[in-house]
Amino acid sequence: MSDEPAPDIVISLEIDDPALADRLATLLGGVAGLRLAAPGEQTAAAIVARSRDPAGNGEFELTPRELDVLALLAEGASNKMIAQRLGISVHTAKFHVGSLLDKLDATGRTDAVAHAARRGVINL
Amino acid sequence: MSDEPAPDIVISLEIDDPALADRLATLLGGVAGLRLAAPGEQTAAAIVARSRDPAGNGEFELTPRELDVLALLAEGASNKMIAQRLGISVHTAKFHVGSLLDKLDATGRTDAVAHAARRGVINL
DNA sequence: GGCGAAACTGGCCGGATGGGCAGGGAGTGG
DNA sequence: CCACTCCCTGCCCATCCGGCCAGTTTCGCC
Repeated sequence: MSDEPAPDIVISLEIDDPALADRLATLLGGVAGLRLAAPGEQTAAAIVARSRDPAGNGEFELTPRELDVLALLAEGASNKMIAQRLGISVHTAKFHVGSLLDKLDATGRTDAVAHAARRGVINL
Repeated sequence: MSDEPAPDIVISLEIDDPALADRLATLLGGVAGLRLAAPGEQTAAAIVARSRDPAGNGEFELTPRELDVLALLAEGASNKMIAQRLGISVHTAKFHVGSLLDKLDATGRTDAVAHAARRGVINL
């Protein structure tokens, strides 16, 4: 591994918002092992805007707690794990999961994370 | 506003290639003013793969039948539904699901679809 | 022909899941 | 004060899930 040339990872910045793009360019410019791409250059990855669409997920009206549970659900956590991570009882975890299934119109926890991911409520 | 604490820019890492994702996570983890997103967290931007390796998902070597099961899994189908849709017995459906959990290194069906989606094996 | 991989089927069992019922406490706003 | 929502907890129960054991057939490859 010592012979690893460790070439810089080339990343292109594809952000519309000038302010955000500028901040990111400044931050990433000082990172060793990383380099911003010249125009037209082949890149390994790109940074794209993940702007919150105002009408995107606002319609779901998930409660803060439900968002917590949903995030853990997306990690494959069981009700028991959710309860431990959130410091609540398994009963309450099941309660929130049930509400999630209802609001997301899902048939099960797997369907719930699929729906949520599809609609951008969570990022896998 | 001048006393703005300059909140960290939250970025989600959405890279299929585990090696590249790991390198980026390491590099970006040490950048002040920047923070990688927790699962499900709202993010300002995302880092996505640019030039995808054509053999990107070839490493998983899922059998054709397993891909069938995986697709149904992503739709929240139960073992019984999978069996009906594929014209096989519930036992066989469970058999394929078990193989999927093993190959995808998942703890459950929900985790399996999350992993598969993250790595681009399936599109939600 | 032998051999491995893939696909398929069966039974069994502990634990997880989902849905139903009931309630209480905290906070907000009329 | 009362109504409302959110969050939390308890119990019961039918079903589902995941993992274990066992077996079969078909196919391609050496």
